[in-house]
Amino acid sequence: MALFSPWTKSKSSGAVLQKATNQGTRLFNQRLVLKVIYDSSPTSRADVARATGLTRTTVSGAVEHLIRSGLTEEVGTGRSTGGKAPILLNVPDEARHLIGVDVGDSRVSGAIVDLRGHVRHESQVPLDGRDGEQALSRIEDLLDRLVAATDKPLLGIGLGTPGFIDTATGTVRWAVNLDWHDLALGERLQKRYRLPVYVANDSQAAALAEYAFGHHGSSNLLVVKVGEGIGAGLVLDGRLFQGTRSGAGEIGHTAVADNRRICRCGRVGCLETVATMHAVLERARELAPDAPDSVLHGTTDPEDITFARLVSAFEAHDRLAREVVLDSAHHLGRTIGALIGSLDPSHVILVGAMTVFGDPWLAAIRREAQRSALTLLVDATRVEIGKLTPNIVVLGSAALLMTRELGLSPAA
Amino acid sequence: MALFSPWTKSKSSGAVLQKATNQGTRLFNQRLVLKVIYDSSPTSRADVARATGLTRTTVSGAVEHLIRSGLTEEVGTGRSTGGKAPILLNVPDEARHLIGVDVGDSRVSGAIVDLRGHVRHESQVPLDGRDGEQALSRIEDLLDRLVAATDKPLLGIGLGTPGFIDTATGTVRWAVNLDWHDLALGERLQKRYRLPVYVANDSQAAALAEYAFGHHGSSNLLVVKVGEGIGAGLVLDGRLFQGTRSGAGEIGHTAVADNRRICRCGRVGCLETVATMHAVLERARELAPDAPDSVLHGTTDPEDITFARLVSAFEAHDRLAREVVLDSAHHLGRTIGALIGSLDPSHVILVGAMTVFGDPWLAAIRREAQRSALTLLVDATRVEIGKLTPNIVVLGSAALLMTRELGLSPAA
DNA sequence: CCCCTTTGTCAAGGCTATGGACTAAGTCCA
DNA sequence: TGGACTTAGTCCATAGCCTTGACAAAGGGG
Repeated sequence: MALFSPWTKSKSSGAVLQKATNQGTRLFNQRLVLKVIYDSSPTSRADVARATGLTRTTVSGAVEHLIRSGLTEEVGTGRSTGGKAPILLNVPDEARHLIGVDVGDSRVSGAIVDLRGHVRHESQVPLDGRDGEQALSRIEDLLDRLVAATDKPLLGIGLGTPGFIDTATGTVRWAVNLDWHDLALGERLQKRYRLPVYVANDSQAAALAEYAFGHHGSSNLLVVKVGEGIGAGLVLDGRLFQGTRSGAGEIGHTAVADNRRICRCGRVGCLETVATMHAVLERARELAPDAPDSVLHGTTDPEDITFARLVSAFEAHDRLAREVVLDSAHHLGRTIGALIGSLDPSHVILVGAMTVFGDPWLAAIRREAQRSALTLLVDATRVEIGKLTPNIVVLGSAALLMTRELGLSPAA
Repeated sequence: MALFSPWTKSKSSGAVLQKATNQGTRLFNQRLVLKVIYDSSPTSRADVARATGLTRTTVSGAVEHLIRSGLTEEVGTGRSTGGKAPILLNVPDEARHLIGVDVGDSRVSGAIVDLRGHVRHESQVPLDGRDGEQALSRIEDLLDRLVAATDKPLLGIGLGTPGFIDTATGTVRWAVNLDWHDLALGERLQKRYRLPVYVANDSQAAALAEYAFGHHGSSNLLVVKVGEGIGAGLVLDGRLFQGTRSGAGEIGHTAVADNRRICRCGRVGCLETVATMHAVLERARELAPDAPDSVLHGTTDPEDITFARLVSAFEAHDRLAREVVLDSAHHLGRTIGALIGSLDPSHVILVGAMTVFGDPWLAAIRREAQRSALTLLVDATRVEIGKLTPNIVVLGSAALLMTRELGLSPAA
């Protein structure tokens, strides 16, 4: 009894191109009315009519349908401005439940989320290094639990996973860590749960989360996820951009450094060889023996220098830790500067584990970005650390689902 | 008697959001039918119905309207496949005339173009270093001549000009060379000629030209214009992307080099300091005195080394010329690699004066791009020199007009 | 020559938005 | 307190668009 159709239905029509119909008009206006109510609730039918240009009659019809489907409710009356007091309308937070899933490196996190991005229920399952069919099976276990834990109408499922993902077809083209190739993940889960399913790259999901729930008021933003790897999600003109082969935002392997480090992609000089958690840790381990003034100095086994220790040292203003981390930020800043010059976004949001290095790290990124692109553009672009952690991918997957299924993009 | 509305009309409605109406449905389907006929002409009403999913009845209605407006004509009958022979339909090349204008550094070029991108009439006017109101006046002179030279229904005017251009409002935000700031160029010309007017950045116009007339069969392509300056135009998912402040594609000022050259933007190390015509020429002049084996050696006045001489030397395999040009290509290749990694386009098309250096230059760009981003992506991306020169900006401006006004994007 | 297929048109019907009239329910002012 | 006025929401007739099914036109094939 979904209000709007998932991507599979579009295949049923033999025609390649999309035509317009009267029903399409109705659907469009219904989504429009829902969006206006959602964005400016509480509001009245008359206000919605003014905002959309539709007649009060048409709005009333759409609202009637929305109320029947539970997506809208009447919540008392508002103040009169000289005439009959308006009946206020609202989209109940829990009119639908959304399931969002974050397929991470070591575990799968999932949550039940409401239409405003509030997490209602959380659950996780470790991956224990499993991949292929076994990893998929664990994801299904998690989904089973989440579906069972829902007590509201379920809108569908959204997943964020590393790799090259074709969101239009729900296909995982290539996910190294999970050993998935051309896996029709969306179709498979849709058949199992009989719900709309959307799949996106994890960085892209993060971008959608910031777009939907970050309250940036922008329709052009880049989210750069820096942790074990580096990837970006691009929301351009209010739409997720994935590129021709789902590879948009794969900035981790941009050549930036003149070092000779071999990247997991097989080439040298990649951004990932200098700016990931692993990279800074390696660098610290390399330099520690020659840095007697550092708290990281004097360990016999390099493995003793953990990421947590590096963070502590950094926060204690340890010279070596600062140097290593800020040098990585330098390279990241140059790449981000190039991105700003190419795409002129209004926001660049940094997320991922490396954001623990906080303001000094951010400042170094900003400084170098400033040196790397037109001042006019860089100065006008807000480079910030995201505030949605650690659920950002879960929220983004849910946002993808909500946007595609209901046409809602909360903070656009 | 335009079939579809230009951007100004959208202001007349008080509502902010766009509603759907029955008339909107009709308009949409009419554009759809026109597009199908345009793309696969000659074709029949029945074929259009099959391609769109509309009924034959609806298609007939739309075609009737299109024939009345001259945008479609019946051109005989096709072969029967066992029943009545279909009446073939076509969009006449000259159903409308388009005016495209390229506001260059030293002159303004304009042309009358038909719906297939054939240039029917050309005209130019020198700028003689004029800017501001005087430059605008020259453009109007050119337009007056072009409008007078048209003998077919005129669809409108498209302009490509350097600078930051907001195409949505037809405003020139900032054009250094012409000394234009926040100039409502579109509005002004629209009032003067009472025709739809669209304005875009020149690199963006070039991108639209390649998209529309380049027959690449792609909806994600980047056009990089390398001449006096360096700029890119981005067509992403079939739409021109301009960024938040119309600054998307301003890659000329990406930091790439460790040199100390001061760029016109005030910073150092910009791509434009190493890869433009001016930059390679300067570099050749610098190195010539120390290169006795070069044909460029031994000139007393550096000014004697012209761009034309550099090109000759390059083509004659002069070592110095090769080194200078291919070194510039190296930096360009790295930037293009980064773009490919960020945006995963299917094509990167190089245009502008620097393309005279041809295949060796292109090969150097490709080689470095390959080293600068994921092999998977770079190998799948076609990096080529455009074939639409020298009219590419004129054609792109016309393509912008045609796309926005008729919904046609010829080679999508 | 007859049957079948395909094309294009026609008329009836269904769906959606619109516009004016109408009711309900407030404010404002005398 | 009451009447004029304003605003919200609904009702109903109408217009516009697409669809459905029927039908004529026109061609192929045995």
